[in-house]
Amino acid sequence: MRIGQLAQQAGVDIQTIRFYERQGLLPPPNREDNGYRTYKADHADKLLFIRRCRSFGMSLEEIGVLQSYQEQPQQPCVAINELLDRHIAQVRNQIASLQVLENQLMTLRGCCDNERQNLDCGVLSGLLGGDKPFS
Amino acid sequence: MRIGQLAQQAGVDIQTIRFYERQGLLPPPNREDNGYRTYKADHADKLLFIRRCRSFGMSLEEIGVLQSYQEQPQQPCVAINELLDRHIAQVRNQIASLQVLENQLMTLRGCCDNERQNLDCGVLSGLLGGDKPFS
DNA sequence: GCTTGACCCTATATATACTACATGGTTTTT
DNA sequence: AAAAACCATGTAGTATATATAGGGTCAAGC
Repeated sequence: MRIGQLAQQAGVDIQTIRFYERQGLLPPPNREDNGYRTYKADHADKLLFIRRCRSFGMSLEEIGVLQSYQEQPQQPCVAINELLDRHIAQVRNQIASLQVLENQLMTLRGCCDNERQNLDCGVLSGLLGGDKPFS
Repeated sequence: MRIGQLAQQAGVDIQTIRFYERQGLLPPPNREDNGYRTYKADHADKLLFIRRCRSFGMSLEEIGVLQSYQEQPQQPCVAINELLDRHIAQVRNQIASLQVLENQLMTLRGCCDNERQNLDCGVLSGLLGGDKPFS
């Protein structure tokens, strides 16, 4: 399988595959005489693993760590679960921060009725910080 | 006021101030004979405006747009409010995406009891995609 | 007068996860 | 044989800073 076929199969850009190879997440494939990369099913599996982890919001670094766990089948899987727990905690922190932010933005939004000049806009005043609507 | 003083006053890194200047968000200040930047209160105000917008999660590009509105005091402020509304919508989308992600991660987390070898880890299996726990 | 330390300058590299482009070689199709 | 499609490398761009290298300036103390 050449790179274009692998890319299409996995729904990934060709550049992305080469990028993962440079990052050490995909092992360097064999090359044809002309220098073209040739992939086997194993590469496709690894690529799908990466994409699946990415769809869960994991960083490439975290994915690399997971790969190293995969290569140690006998080790206890506590480390994997801890990695996932940390990731979940991180996602929850992000959500919480964004919810705080949303509230602040709503308060700010409530400072203007949309019918003024920029000079008197409550939103702009709020951003300028003269009269702070936030505690 | 020199750059270090401004930085301390605003709680910002010196590099960040120079960065904002390069990005066109802070006007180039006057220079002393030795080339040192000298700032006035106006610059401090503009810097605080930027930081306040940043704390609301706005991009530097959005901040630049807001600055241009500021310079047109007579214009109706609808545009400002629309910018804010778009930003709020974006934040809400982010929250929604992250909540979906959190649920998926929790489901994945439920696939393992933490007491196995990596080989049999339910989380790792889930990530490998053999048996899909997600609809 | 000279050193030390604090401050300032520019330019470049780093981080993330890709994407896009320039330039050129190879294969496949028409 | 020519054209389209594919592949290769290397570089640069995205966003928002932070960090580092290598150097100039200035005030105080010895």
